[in-house]
Amino acid sequence: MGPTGVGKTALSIDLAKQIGSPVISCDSRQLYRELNIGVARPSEEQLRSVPHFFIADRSVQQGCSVGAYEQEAIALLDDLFARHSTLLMVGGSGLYIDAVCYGLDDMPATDRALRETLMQRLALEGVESLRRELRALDPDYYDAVDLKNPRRVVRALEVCIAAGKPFSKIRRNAPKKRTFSARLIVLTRSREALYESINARVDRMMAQGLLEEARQMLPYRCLSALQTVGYRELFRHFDGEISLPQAVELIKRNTRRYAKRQLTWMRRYEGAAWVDAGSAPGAICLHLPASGAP
RNA sequence: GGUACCAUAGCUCAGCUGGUAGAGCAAAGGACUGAAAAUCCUUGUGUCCCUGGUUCGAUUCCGGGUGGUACCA
Repeated sequence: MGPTGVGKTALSIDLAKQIGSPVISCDSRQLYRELNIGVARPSEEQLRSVPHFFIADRSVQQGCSVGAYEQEAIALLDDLFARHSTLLMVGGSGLYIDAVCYGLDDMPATDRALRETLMQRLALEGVESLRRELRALDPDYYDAVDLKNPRRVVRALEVCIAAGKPFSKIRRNAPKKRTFSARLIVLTRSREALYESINARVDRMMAQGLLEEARQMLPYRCLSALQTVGYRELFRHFDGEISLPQAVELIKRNTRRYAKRQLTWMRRYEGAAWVDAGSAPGAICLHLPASGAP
């Protein structure tokens, strides 16, 4: 894992070849076949050189959720471990990494209509009204949540209502037993070098045709898959709200901020090995166990 | 060469008549259980260009440097 733009893709191909593993992607945006340039999907050549999973295998309209990803990924791993002792998973989506390594608590299915109702109430009545309801339905979680974050409040309410019991009784934070052990490696670079790499990559994306790719996505702009850096800013440009150069600057800034958030997330993995992206790939491989033991 | 104006945070700038400074942006730190490239919280970053002088006290007033900009030659 590592922040966006640190160089995970190129390294993952090398490592996968060395250990004879496919690349299992753990990226919440590269899942979609319509998103290519803007999400820095591996090149056709890279995809051909090693088998990949979870890359461009569904549509933005179908969507995905961490829960669905967890199930699919675990099923895939069970299958692959029959033939491989060690597998390589690569990506920067922190919650997805958690889902695979530790599992998410089983939650009831919630329907779209319920969320839409709650979102409408949020817009009409404000968070305060939803907070009051949450306090009534789940006082424990009410004390623990970030009450200023409407997403958290809405989701908790949604689960409370769908399950008919408090969200905090379901969200146990209980790690699931896995049949494998995970070894976490965080690829990193100096902040300065990382930001330079990000800025340069955004320019490259624009040169490759990100503008057109985003234009194709305009009809789908409301889908969660399109709540993505690189697309949202260009949608604003299409709306006439900001100029193209402004949009490009915002894409750079928002990508930098995203990378920073990823690093914050990754710092909490105790025991993860932090490896400078400048190091030779071989140096990382030397420390990988041949047997797949922890 | 002359004249005028300017020099304060990484950037753009504010700072009334003297009491060592504050906005926006950028940035930094943090949170996170099915929207997570999402969403949310917190925080400042200082030889006030240098040097003399006046003053109890100068970022502020005065002189001289240096650098920049504009205009005139």
